[in-house]
Amino acid sequence: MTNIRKVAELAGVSVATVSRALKSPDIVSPTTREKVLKAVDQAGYKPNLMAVQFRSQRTYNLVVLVPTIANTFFARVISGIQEAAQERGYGVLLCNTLGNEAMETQYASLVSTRQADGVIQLRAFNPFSEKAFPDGAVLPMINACEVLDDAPCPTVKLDNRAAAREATEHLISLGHRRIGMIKGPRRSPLTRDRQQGYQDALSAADIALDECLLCPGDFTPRSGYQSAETLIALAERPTAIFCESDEMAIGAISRIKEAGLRVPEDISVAGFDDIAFASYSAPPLTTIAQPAEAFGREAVAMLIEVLEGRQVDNLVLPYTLVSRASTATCRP
Amino acid sequence: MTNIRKVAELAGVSVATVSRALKSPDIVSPTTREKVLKAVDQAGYKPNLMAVQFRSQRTYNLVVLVPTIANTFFARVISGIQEAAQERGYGVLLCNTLGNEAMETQYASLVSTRQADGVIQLRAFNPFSEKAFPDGAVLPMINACEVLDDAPCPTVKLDNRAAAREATEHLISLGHRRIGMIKGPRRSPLTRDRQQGYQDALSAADIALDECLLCPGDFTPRSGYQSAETLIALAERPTAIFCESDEMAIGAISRIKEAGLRVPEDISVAGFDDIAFASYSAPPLTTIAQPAEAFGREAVAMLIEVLEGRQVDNLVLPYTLVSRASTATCRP
DNA sequence: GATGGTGATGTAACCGGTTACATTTGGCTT
DNA sequence: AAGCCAAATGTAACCGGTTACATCACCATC
Repeated sequence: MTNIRKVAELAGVSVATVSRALKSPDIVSPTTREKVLKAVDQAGYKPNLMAVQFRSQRTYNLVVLVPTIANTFFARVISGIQEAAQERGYGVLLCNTLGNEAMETQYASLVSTRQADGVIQLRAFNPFSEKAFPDGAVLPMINACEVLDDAPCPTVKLDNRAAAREATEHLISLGHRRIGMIKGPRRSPLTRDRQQGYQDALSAADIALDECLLCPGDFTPRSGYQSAETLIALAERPTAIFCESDEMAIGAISRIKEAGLRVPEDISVAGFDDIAFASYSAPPLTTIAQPAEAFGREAVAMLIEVLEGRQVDNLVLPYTLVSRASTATCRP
Repeated sequence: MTNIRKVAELAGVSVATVSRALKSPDIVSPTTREKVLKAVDQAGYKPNLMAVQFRSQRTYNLVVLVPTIANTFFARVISGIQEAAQERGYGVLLCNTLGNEAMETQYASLVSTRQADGVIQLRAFNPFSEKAFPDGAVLPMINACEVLDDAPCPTVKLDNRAAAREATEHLISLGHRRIGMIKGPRRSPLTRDRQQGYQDALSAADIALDECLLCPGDFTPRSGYQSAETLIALAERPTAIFCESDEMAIGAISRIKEAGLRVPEDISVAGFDDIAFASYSAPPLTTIAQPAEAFGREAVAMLIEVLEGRQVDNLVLPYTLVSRASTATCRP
């Protein structure tokens, strides 16, 4: 293996000079620089970055804690993270946690064992553990997408309450008054905020909340399918359903059609996220578009700010209501 | 920052003893071990893994080169990789290459600069560059899913030709004789093999190949949508379409319905991959199921074998034809 | 009692860069 | 010619573990 000492020998200079010729070319004489570069080329020298990292105590790796990559929305966020990290010379250590808190804590400790410099957490959980940082050091972290109320770190999120309200108002404006909702995981702040927005819209339109219309879900198509089954079996069937994710909306539509009902003629369906398939579902999905890649890019930018010791402010990204064919005027 | 020397001081032993007490507890006396563990606990000592890695010249990181995480199939493969790597104490450095060869080569060089131990490449391209390994060293790599014919490394793949043949035979057995095909990227061996399988089935059934029925695609829903447009506009319209990915099949179905045609009554559609949405599309998709997670798991297992200097054989994983509602008997 | 062996522990080199500090060189001023 | 300063380069410590080798204590054997 070629190392800096071999190059130094080859060029007839000291290792320090080689290091300087490569890192700060302006402080060595042109002649020496030339000699060194020739030797580097001849030896096929590549600096051992493990040594560089070890010396500088920076890994230039970021840990990303993601509940499931299989979720299309998160896949887009990760694309954004990867792109931004790469541009800034950072690597991305991917950790699929399946929402397992022990695993999240374990992965976060990659930072305390110096395998990574910081963490981007895409779920509302603080993976900090006193055992990992007994000296009370703070875990450099950004919480994105699904955000803790009392996050111990900077956050990037959407105004989920306002977005859900807008989606629900869209359905109300089409004449719907009996609107089902398929929710996200029970303890997620996302679920709570979106349900709040749903209720805000109902209140504003003087529609009483009917608990029967609130169904559980976990963002997967399967859960959307199952909850739609419950909703269409109700004595007084809803004329519209607002789903907290597109994946659940697609599952719901599948079940509605299986029951011989039509979307949107019999039941309108709205989703959340605007994943790639939203445009290609049958019918194309009305949904709230989230800037998924931007979440990733911003989280990386913020984390690097934190790593470099600067202050950063929380960020709220914009959403858009995208109206497609899965919602239509209520025809009772 | 606590390091091994602090712990040694605290325990009143040498650094070597601390190291041994932690790594090979059986070669230090029970009394000393006790003392060391107490000191470790008291100091909140966590070994600096950068130092360990630097010393051992192993990073315990694997690079994964993936064309797009946004592709649901790859997301599943990555889940498998992540899970298997984690179990074996390896981290996963994710690289979204967008099929850019320069980027793939650059990321593969993470190995030559010692930021990772090996590479899992999910695309048919050899990212080896002489510049990265001037001494002629071999890049520890596994090529999975989309595999080079002359791969310079072990491979894990599907028998794509046989799978495509089986899918096409399924359509033929339903009475279809005019079967369109929406292909993958032009230069991919996947595309070539699947087209071969398609032609094998046609030949066996004495159906002449009609070049008009072969349409380009790139595995995205959008390309499926566009190519379906071409196919349904043909003077002699196909009664069935075989798509080389589920994502394209979903795009194709969307376009077919937009044209006022029904699936499968007017046109049967079959896909490839069996992504999660395949069961929830309208109608549910007939497709070839690939063991996506297994690709990831096997690739990791093989790469670690290679890293540990053992020989490994190429692997071919099994597929299954899953028959759902998007294909039906041909009714001309 | 001397010798040898074994188990436990200490000492210090080592991995491959970076960089503070020391040294050398050369040009310029007085 | 002596003195001084700046630029260029060399020397060696350092990051934090691991481990080959040295050392030491202790016991068994002859």
